[in-house]
Amino acid sequence: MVGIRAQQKEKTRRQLIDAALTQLSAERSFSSLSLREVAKEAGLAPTSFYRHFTDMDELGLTLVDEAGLTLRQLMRQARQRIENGGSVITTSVVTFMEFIEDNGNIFRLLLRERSGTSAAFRAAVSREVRYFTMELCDYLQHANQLDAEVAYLQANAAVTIVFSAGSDALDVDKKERQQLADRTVGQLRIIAKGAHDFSLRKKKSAK
Amino acid sequence: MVGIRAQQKEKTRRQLIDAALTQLSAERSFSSLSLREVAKEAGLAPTSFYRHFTDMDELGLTLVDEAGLTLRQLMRQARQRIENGGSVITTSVVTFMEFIEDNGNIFRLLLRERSGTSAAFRAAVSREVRYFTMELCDYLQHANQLDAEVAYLQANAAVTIVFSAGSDALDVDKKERQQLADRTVGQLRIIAKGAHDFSLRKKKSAK
DNA sequence: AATTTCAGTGTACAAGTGTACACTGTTTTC
DNA sequence: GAAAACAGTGTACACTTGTACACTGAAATT
Repeated sequence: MVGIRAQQKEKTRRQLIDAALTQLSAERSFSSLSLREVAKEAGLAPTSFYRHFTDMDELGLTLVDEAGLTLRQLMRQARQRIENGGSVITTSVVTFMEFIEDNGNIFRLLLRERSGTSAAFRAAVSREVRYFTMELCDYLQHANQLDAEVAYLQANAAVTIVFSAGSDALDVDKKERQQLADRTVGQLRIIAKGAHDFSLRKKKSAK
Repeated sequence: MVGIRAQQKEKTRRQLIDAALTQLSAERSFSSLSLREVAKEAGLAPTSFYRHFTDMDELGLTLVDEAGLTLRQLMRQARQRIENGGSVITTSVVTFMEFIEDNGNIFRLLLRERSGTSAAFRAAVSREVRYFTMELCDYLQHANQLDAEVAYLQANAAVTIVFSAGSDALDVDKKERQQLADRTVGQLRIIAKGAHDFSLRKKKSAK
């Protein structure tokens, strides 16, 4: 049983998180948000903020976790679509581009904090990206029978390329975004082809 | 003939630029710098700042230009080293990693403003990166006789991979940086191999 | 030599920041 | 049912911010 008090507290905590997410945009980074602004948007007195987070950094790390969660949902969705048929590469890119469109501000948060001024933030983001990469690495290794090292190189490169394309996609219109998606698919194919060759060569020379 | 006055003005302008660069670090982004801080570091009264830049944004764009310049020096250096013998890929990666070590803060500036809150900044950075990519694209097309489209895909992917590795390199020690460099070389080879195959296939099917 | 230009100064102010502190009223605990 | 815990409030304070404005003195122009 959760007390009515704990329930209410969780609700206001949620309001703070949502308030921060609402205020994020192309023109507004998390680091430019003030405690007072967030509290105001959440309909709280500034000092109430402290009942939930010790400072803005703690809120920020919570947001990064939230973003990681969204990223995992994305993966699940992509996997499901692939199972229902269709090219792995194209389906993945299309799904990712949809994610960018629907969750632009969450993605922006990850991009920005990845190279931000807080070591803790950078570590948190890089943890999420690493998780993403490892999932892909496993998949490549089993589905394509790749050498473990080559699979990692490919997974890491693919994630980098896709994230970078996502970053570019944030700033362009729908038509250009399509071109971007096509370009990304082409690049992933090149990488897949190269990785396949390298893997074969490695296995041969091992004999 | 430049008057003694114009000379002095240029000198203080330079002081402002250097003051900003000095204050940039892993913990301090350009957007977190205040006009007053920069002026103070340059040994000026806050209001004197306005004699040189209308606001901090203008200073920032100047810094991005400066960073672009440094990037071009980097390219020139890499080309020179390649001419003097050695693998193209390895030499390029090693040169880039040296650049990161010597110009960490300038590189951080580019990384951060690439996904920053100012559209003008993002445009400026993406212009510099595009220039970098185009140079590489030309080189690949001529040196490796690649199909134009494939060469672009490769150049773009390579730059993305190298920049991303540079970003990671900022946060790790020398030993890990070496691993990072090795990984990057491996990825660039995979991409080169894949691009080569795709280019051949395309030329064949064109006949 | 007289006049104008202008880089740099110092003061002043309104706006916004984080947070310490004392408080209120409801929920929880005993 | 009395006492304690605690989410949320309102006031207050010391700082920092950008920039408007009136100024000074040396360089440039006439």
